[in-house]
Amino acid sequence: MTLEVSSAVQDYAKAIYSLEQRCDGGAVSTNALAERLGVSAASASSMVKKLDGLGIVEHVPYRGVVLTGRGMNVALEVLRHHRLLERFLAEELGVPWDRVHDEAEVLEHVLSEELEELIAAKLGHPTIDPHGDPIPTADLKIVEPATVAMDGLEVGDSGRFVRVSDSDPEMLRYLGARGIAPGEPFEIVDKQPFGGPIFARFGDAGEAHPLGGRLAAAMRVEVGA
Amino acid sequence: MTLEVSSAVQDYAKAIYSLEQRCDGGAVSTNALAERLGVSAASASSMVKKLDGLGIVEHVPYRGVVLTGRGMNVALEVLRHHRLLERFLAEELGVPWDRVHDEAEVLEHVLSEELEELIAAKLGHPTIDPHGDPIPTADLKIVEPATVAMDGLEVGDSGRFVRVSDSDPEMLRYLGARGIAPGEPFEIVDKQPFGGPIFARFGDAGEAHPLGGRLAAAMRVEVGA
DNA sequence: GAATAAATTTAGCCTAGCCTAAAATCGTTT
DNA sequence: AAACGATTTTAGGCTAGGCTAAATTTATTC
Ligand SMILES: [Mn+2]
Ligand SMILES: [Mn+2]
Ligand SMILES: [Mn+2]
Ligand SMILES: [Mn+2]
Repeated sequence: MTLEVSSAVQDYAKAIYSLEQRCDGGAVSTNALAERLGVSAASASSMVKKLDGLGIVEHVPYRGVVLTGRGMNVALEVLRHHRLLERFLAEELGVPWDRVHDEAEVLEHVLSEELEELIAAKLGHPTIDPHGDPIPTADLKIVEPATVAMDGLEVGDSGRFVRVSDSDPEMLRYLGARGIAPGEPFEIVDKQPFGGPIFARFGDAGEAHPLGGRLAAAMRVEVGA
Repeated sequence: MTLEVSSAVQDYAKAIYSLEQRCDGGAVSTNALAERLGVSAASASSMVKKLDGLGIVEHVPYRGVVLTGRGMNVALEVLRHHRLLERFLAEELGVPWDRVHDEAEVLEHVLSEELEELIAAKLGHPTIDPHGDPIPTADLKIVEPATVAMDGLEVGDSGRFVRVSDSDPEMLRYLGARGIAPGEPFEIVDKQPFGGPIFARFGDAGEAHPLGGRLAAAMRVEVGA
């Protein structure tokens, strides 16, 4: 749709997009980018200079980068590939949801526009991936829903579990083994102090599941209702 | 299953395998390899030296290369990926048979063993791809059926059209538009002299199709019956 | 307003694969 | 046997994307 950029550039654009979402407000630091991508800060720095030259980012030396419109399109195109592929692998091929991410991470760079469209059509143009992440539309619009982390909730709060990071397979297996998946309504029934676990009851199931600190922090929810 | 080799090395192994099939008997020349892969002879030459170092080929300078056992495994592994993917794309996603090759050419290098197995299972462990090319088994055995080119046949000969090169989309579209696909029985009803077209009747259809020189040469058939 | 710690950039190096141009080798033909 | 043309290899370079180590800039703290 938009571009002719290498896999590396695509991954940088995607990482910058993701980091811009998190710490909203400002530019993405070279260090954060390097850590995210598992490369040295020096490598990220030199790549950032190239991305600026390509018109993917605006770079202010020592101050970080911001995606340009073009860069945003690159990121959203790859994100669409990634999330459609995750959904396709899970739904059509039965790949477990803790493994779809790594497969999609490489396939995303190699998916033609034609295949993208065929896959989207076959799946009925889905709007979220297996982890609850929104899939950008074919014309690269995306709605990032406002959510809060589950670990901030209190006893009595309820809502819907909508989304969880796709990059920690162990967490996903843990949740999967207990039948907890995005979309489930829940209610907080107990909470231990000092960063202890939070206890949530999902769906109409009887038992409450203890969710430890890191896990509850990774789970994003819609509150209310 | 076998290896950790780059996409480039995989494509070289595949090309050498294919060229060994053709001009049977001996080593594959640097020139043939270069032409096949669309690189300069110098590039092929230096890559050949590296392949020898990797144990993929046996290289006798100025004499050409032969695949080793390891090299054969690399080639067959990639060929299995390629052909399973072509079949998958055609069957599950409806990609037209003249376009599956180019898609598979990149996807083949990025398909995990897990995905390979899931795709094979979903398709019912097929033995041929959409062009009639045999798919190596999971343990990398392949049976290359003995076939002859259709342009060598004479009026009255009959048999089964089994295979056609997947790399010329235009030919494939031509055949596809006429409903001619591998598997069809046929009979030769006419043949023009001096490299002129050969006329074949396929299936139970009434009309005979004229098949020009290059096309008839690309179509491989089993004769008899 | 320095001194120091942290973040960032620069400098210099490496590997994979490609390229062109020049040299070397091979096979054939006189 | 020598010469010629074709094939193959070598020499030297280039780009992408990494790396480490050293400089530089920014932020913080006395
Ligand atoms: Mn990726
Ligand atoms: Mn996901
Ligand atoms: Mn390939
Ligand atoms: Mn094929």
